[in-house]
Amino acid sequence: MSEQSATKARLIKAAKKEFLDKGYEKASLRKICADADVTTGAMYFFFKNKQDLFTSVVAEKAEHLLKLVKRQTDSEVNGVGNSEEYQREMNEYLCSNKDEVRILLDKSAGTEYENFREEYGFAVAQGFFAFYDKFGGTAEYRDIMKLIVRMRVQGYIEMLKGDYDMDKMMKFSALMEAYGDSGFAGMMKQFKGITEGVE
Amino acid sequence: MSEQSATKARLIKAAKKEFLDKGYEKASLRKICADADVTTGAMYFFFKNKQDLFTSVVAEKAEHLLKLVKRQTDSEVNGVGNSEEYQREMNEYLCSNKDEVRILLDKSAGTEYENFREEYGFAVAQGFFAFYDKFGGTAEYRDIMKLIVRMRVQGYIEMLKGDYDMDKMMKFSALMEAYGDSGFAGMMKQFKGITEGVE
Amino acid sequence: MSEQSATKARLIKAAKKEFLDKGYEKASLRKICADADVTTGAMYFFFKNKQDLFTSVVAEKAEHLLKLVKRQTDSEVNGVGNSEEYQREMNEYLCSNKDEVRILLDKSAGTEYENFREEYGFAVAQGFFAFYDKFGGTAEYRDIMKLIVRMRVQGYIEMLKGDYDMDKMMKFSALMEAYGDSGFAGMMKQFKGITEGVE
Amino acid sequence: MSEQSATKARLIKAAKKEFLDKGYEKASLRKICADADVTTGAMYFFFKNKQDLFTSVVAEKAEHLLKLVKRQTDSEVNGVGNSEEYQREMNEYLCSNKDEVRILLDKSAGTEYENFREEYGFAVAQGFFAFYDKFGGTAEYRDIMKLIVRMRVQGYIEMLKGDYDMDKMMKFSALMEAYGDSGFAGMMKQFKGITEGVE
DNA sequence: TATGAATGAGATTTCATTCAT
DNA sequence: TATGAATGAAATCTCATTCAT
Repeated sequence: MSEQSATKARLIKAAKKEFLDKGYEKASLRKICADADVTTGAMYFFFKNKQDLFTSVVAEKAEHLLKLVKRQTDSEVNGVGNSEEYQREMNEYLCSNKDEVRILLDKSAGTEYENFREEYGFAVAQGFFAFYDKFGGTAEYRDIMKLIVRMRVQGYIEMLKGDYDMDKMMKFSALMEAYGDSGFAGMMKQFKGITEGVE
Repeated sequence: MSEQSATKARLIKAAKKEFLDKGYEKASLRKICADADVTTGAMYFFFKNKQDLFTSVVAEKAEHLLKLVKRQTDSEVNGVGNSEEYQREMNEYLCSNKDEVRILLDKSAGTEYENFREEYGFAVAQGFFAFYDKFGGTAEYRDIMKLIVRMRVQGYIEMLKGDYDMDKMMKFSALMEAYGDSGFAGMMKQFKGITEGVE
Repeated sequence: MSEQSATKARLIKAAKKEFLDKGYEKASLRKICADADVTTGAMYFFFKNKQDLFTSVVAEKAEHLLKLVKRQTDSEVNGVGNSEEYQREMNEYLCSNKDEVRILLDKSAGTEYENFREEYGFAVAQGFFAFYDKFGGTAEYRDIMKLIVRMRVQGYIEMLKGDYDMDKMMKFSALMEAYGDSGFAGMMKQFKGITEGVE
Repeated sequence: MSEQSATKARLIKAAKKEFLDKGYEKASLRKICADADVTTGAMYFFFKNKQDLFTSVVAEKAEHLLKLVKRQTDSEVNGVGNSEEYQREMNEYLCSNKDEVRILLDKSAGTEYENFREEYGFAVAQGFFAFYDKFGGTAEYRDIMKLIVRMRVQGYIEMLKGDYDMDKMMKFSALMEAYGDSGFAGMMKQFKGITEGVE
């Protein structure tokens, strides 16, 4: 989006690959620079340090992604806009930015984004929760919710790892939604049973 | 179980902590030795190398865990033994060996156990699959299955991260089972719809 | 020959000394760096690793040396060019590159040049063999030939160790040639006696 | 010869192999102990240190070898005893103690025996020199003598490396003697020419 | 903008040797 | 005699970062 020198672009491209391969902490700046055919000195002109380079790779996508999630959540909760259309847009975005999203969700340990996964999961879960917060009071409920949400985020990650095309991703995310919805319903039945002593 | 010198025990304890904190690759032998108050030379008396130390931390648990999973799977598939009792034993084992299991499932990249997660997931999925392999032929089915299984393994990991007591874990694993079963059923309904063009 | 930074030159000089003193495997990079007044980190800026440093010390000389030997051999075998002049040039080269040649012939165990001694000996022996291959068929002959050639290479090494000037080296190599030629002739007489049962 | 515990014998055997493989300096006491199935502590009961272990491997043979050489030299110089018979005995000894002799001549750098090669060469050369010391006064002569002697020692080393049987060794040493004698004579002719300005 | 050079700490691993028991 | 444990220094190599030009 922002104008970049060719050098900077090459660095970001090489960094993306390296972060995806090894994760932030194991990634080697040397290798990134070598791959980008740029001296380390030059790299430090464009980026303050390793963290800054990482941020440059993912920042825009992170922001945009959260925006999309929130819009969709809003839509589900308040019935504003076309929820299905939003889901499609989200999938499109995931699909065209697989690498960055995978980095954010699975390769960001040690960075300022290491909680992105949690944040994203929380946002995704909002719509979800809206219907069930009658149980929300108990700590137990919150714990099991976290668990479920994290599983679902893992589902997204696995989907991205799969490197599927748009069609497959739409299909899979629909299946995952079905899985999540039915699963949640089934679980809640049992949860009520457990917590209320009712069958 | 096996008798150990105090030093070796201290090393294993420190290693467990460090591997859990940073993962195998980022873990520092220096730090482990310092924490255990042992010189690096002494460490190399007890362990052949970093990998060997890692193995010493997790090997027994890994073996035992796979045995438990397989027994349970067998029980579910062939109706041998008391499946619920087995689940309880498994949970007990997970509960008393949280650290090692989390290391195995989430911190073993770069070691000979880096595929443990997959292996474990596969074993867990066996019982599961038994009922549904009529769809097994399509690549799509296999892909979505992998996805689901990995989500479930992530569920276990999250449960272990939670540091819950035995009671909670029993409750949560029951809920997760309910979630998984209902979810799977719901998803399959849609899957048939998608793949067979039937509603 | 190629332009080098002062640091790199200092490293190569220190390395040459250390390799000559201790041989490749026992040579200490620490000591080389200390002698060159360079941090190990800096050393790794210029050289990929210990082997690369070694190669940088000897590569050019190794290549040139083999070229000279082959030219001389050709000259002896095919009568092309002035063989004596070639010998003089060879000696001159040996004389001005004593250290590197000694390293190549006697201190390169563990490196990619560890067979240089054999290769060099083989090349030297070519001219030699041309006249005597009528005996070449027997395994015994080949064994004794190897032995003789290795002795001669050792002669070169000892000459280099002696740190003689050009004049001495020319004289010595002439003497060694006389020694080798007469010796070989004398030996062959006996060899025929032994192998053919003739006196 | 001296009585040894089985342990000590095992250590010496393992040490011999390791020294032969890697040379004194690169040899690993750990490996020797492991191969001998002996703890390092036990090893240090039998041997003061690495050097002492080395000495225990080679001392007797070194002494005996020098004795044999000196006897032979005496015989050649003073005509005492049967020189040929002595040569045979020497070869027999070399043949039955190949490993130790090779260690002494080629793998002893860094030990108290590192000059054995020189010493041995000098002893071998004595008989040799007796006939030619009319030239002995010049430094040049001494230098070329050293060179020749070292070549011959190298010849022995190569013969030992060859792992030949007694028969072959007798044959080869006879050939080497013929080579040396004829070679020396031929060289001396030229040497006189060079040094006396006579043709 | 960019280079090339350098730093210094840290990584894992191996070593000969010592020592209490 | 022998063991098991421990030491501490040294080995090669990698790292993110800095800086003068």
